[in-house]
Amino acid sequence: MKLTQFFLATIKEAPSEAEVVSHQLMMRAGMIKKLGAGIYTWMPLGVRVLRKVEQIVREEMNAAGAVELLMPVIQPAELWQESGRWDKMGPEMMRVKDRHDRDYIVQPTSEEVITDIARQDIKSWRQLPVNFYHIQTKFRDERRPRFGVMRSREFIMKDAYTFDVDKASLMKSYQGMYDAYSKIFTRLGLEFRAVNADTGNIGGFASHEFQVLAESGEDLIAYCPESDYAANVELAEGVTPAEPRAAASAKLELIATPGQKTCEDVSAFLKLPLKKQIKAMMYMTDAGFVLCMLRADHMVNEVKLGKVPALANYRPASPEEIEEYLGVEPGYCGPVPRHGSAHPGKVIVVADRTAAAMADFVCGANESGYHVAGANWGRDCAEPDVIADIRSVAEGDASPDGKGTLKLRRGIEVGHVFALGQAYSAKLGATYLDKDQKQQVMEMGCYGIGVTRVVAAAIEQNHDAKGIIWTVAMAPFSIAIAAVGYDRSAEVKAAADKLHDELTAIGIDVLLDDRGERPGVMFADLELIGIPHRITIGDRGLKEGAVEYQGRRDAAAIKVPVADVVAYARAVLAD
RNA sequence: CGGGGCGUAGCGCAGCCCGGUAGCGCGCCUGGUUUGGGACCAGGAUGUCGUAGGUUCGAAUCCUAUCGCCCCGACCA
Repeated sequence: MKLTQFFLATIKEAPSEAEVVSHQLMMRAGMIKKLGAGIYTWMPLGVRVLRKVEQIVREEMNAAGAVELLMPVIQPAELWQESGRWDKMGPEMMRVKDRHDRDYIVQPTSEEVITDIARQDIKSWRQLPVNFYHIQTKFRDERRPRFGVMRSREFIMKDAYTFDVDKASLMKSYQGMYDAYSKIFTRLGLEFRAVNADTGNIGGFASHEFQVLAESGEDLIAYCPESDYAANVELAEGVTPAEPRAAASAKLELIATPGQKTCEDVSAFLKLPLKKQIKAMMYMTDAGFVLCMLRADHMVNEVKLGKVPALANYRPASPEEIEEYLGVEPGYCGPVPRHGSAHPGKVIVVADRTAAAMADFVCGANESGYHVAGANWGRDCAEPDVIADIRSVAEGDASPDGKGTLKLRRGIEVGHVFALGQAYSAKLGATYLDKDQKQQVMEMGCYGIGVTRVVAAAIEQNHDAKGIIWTVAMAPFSIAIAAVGYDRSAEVKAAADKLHDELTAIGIDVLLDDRGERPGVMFADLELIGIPHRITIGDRGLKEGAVEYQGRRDAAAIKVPVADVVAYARAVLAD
């Protein structure tokens, strides 16, 4: 491809609305163009990258035994009413009407349609298992689209759906997709982790997210460098401390802490580490007023709270309710009873596993302006009513698999595999006849890759001050030729054209910068758009029969004899 | 949806307080000089000042409404 025949529109300054590097660089490189909030046009350069990603996804899906089909973007409401998601989905699902005033949706995903296909066309156990996938436009009316194509409303997703005879077979299909995803992200050259994920309210029984590690990620994942343990922080287990609770050694004392409301205040005021303190979080739940106790440096995990029976349907308690149940204002609350309560004995104490194992701790005294020190469970207050894992794990915590300590990294979720079970197949009646001629409900799995998001995630992970750095697998062009003086030197033009034709002939995606621009302009553009390899041809080098090669990450160029350059290019691309 | 902010040339911004009929940088066009790390000189084009009302002799500027966009918050590829 010659640059003058292509369409390249780079800009020096990124639009001010672009917050994250991937968005800024995609805009600057002219890969995407915004049409509306969370809606983008993929410009020619961007489409080339998108197609490379799609191709790798397609190859690996096919290799894993999945078959491609293509389901409509616009789907009739009836199917979604049948599955119950017409009501469940809420405003995130885009609804439209046709000329007959009939309801349709713009697909956010395709479980309904694929299950409808399965129930129509699959009748026998002999047809199972089967794995369908498509690469199709999705629309989710996000409450807050942001970060360019990282969280856009319209995006492209590869979604696959498996149908199996039973759970054991489903788990094989699931594992097959898990392995395929690992291959895909490895081929794309991404640093990623497959992490255990929350199965949420759909009620599936296995789920992993594929997270690309990047500082700008919206997810937090915990992993263990000494083992293969990795989980989303919303799920990662905070284990019970190995050391049992120490015996009480200190005397309970009341300490005046006027105006010291936060744990940090108290910690500084008493010159005591946060780890010696317990903090209180108050909630109203179906069971009544709940006082949650955590070590002061730990963070409550709201996903975990929701799973504790005593905290069913919890909401933060109001200051009035706290006053009513504990007889004190927020900031001085604790498990040690002191002042009168309008509901004596009606406070349910839920302690985190770590907090429950502490002795001689500091906490609120349930009296305004006072804390207590040397407090102990069972001596100064009752043992907790419930001990549960209610905090988010922190860096340095013991790994739940007992093989070391956890580290935390931010991640961008680019893929998700989910063993669904019969949630959709039962609702829509996707059944088959087994060997004993009995009707059975199919077991389903669903598997997604955010194709457009993968592009942004790759940039988040691979860029420098000059711009994007693509791997050859994703690059819009594998190699660029910067022809210095293309417009005025017949020798340069001839050499550059010849190299361009030769590389093209052996199937290499080459971009020849034939604009006749000054070298600085060419280099800056080619670096910004991230072409992994560059060959510079100029009069200066040609005089000694050489061109220059420079990798996108290399600090300097090296000379290559003109005669060897095709072989050289082939060699660097093979690495 | 709740809270904050912004809409002026393709992009980045100034002008608004204190009304007087729109400007800067980049980019773009023409000509010339340049040509190995985003060149220089000269000339030039481009604006419903988000939209609609209102106040006023006069509105980018003040008032009202409306639309759009961005940022911070209860979950998705």
